[in-house]
Amino acid sequence: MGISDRKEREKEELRERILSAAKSLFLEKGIEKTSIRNIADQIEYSPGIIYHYFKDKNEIFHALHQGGFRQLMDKMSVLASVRNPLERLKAMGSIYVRFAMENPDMYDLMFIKEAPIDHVASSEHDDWKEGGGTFNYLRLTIRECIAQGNFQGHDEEALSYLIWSAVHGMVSLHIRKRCEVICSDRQTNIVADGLEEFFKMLDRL
Amino acid sequence: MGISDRKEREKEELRERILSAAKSLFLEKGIEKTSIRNIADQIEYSPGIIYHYFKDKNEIFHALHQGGFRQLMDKMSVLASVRNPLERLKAMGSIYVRFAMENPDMYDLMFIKEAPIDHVASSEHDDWKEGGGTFNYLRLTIRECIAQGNFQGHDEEALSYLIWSAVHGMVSLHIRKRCEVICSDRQTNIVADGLEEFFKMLDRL
DNA sequence: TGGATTATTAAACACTGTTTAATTACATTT
DNA sequence: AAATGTAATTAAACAGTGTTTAATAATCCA
Repeated sequence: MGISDRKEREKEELRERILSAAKSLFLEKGIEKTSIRNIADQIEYSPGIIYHYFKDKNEIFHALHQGGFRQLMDKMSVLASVRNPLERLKAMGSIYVRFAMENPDMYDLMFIKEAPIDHVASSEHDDWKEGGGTFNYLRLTIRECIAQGNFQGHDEEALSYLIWSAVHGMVSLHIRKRCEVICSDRQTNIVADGLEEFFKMLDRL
Repeated sequence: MGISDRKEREKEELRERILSAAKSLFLEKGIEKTSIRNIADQIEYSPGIIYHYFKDKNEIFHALHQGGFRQLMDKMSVLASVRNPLERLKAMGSIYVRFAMENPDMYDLMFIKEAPIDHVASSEHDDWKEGGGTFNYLRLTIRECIAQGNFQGHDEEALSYLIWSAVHGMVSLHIRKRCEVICSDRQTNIVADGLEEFFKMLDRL
């Protein structure tokens, strides 16, 4: 049936249009100030239509947040060329931080906001598989480091979490504007400086 | 004038009643789901009255968030008895993490949410002095550690930020439910385990 | 062309933060 | 004790929100 195929395509197309309208509005105004009516205006449909494509507002932002993980995973792909696991681990940190600084709103959505994760919790698949992929890559890299003799006496799982937490902490304090306590002439570069400091720590471990 | 004194007291009392109603509602329902009308209902006044005591909703939650910093600062006071700066630094981390785990909503308000900090930005005093006090204490402790020979080759300001970030990262990933990527049998204790791992790192630095 | 199905909308519901003008309460002065 | 002025308090409105419902428009199939 070619006709139902076309219908399927058209349906998918509108879904995509909703998503891209939501994304552009979200990036310029934030999640809270992007309303269903805003999105409907942008795509020139009535607000009600959106509920035929998404269960609720959270589901829209959960879909965007999935796209963010694809984006991040993509940036991580260059790491395959880095042989030394410790070097790869540091490169991973740099990529992670750069992604967060260049896409602060997307990072916020992926790792800070409660909205998309609430949707995960209330849906059938209770595992947060989007984040799981990148974390697993981190864990494997750290495993290689340990196998190579680094991080002696450390626990793989807890160390992975700690390392993730350190970079997440730095970028999230910055994104959520808690860095004003830092010495004013250091503020502009504090995230990069903090990361450097972290690399020094990892080297001496 | 005893009468205007009493009026002053009554005004202050109502302000306090608004604040405590806001706090209890906030702690059980979260900031977004606590409405001005909810607060007004609780204190048995009309919604409009609240605007004679607070400029807007953000100002209410900024006041609560200030209370949180007093609470945290208070818990930190036991640190005065710890002589060794490295031990004091670690004890500080423990207190910080415990505070966050025991008062997750208050921690969220203080270090994660954008609402109260938006109020700071839009008010006359653009410095975030509530957070500044505790951070300064961290900085001084680290300065002592460096003076004692610890953390050689590290920069005081950047290291302070990194250490804060590490603990903030761990608790905020937990509070915002991003820990589901962690091996399921490790999840319940992951924050404590991560902190232990961090202490090991600091010891070997 | 008629009937069934689907897509789309308008309208309503129950909320939200905030502002306005009107009202009540009360201390002070006549 | 009555009138006045001031401060506290409220009711009502405004413009917005997410979401659901029933009605309408468009489309496909027999």
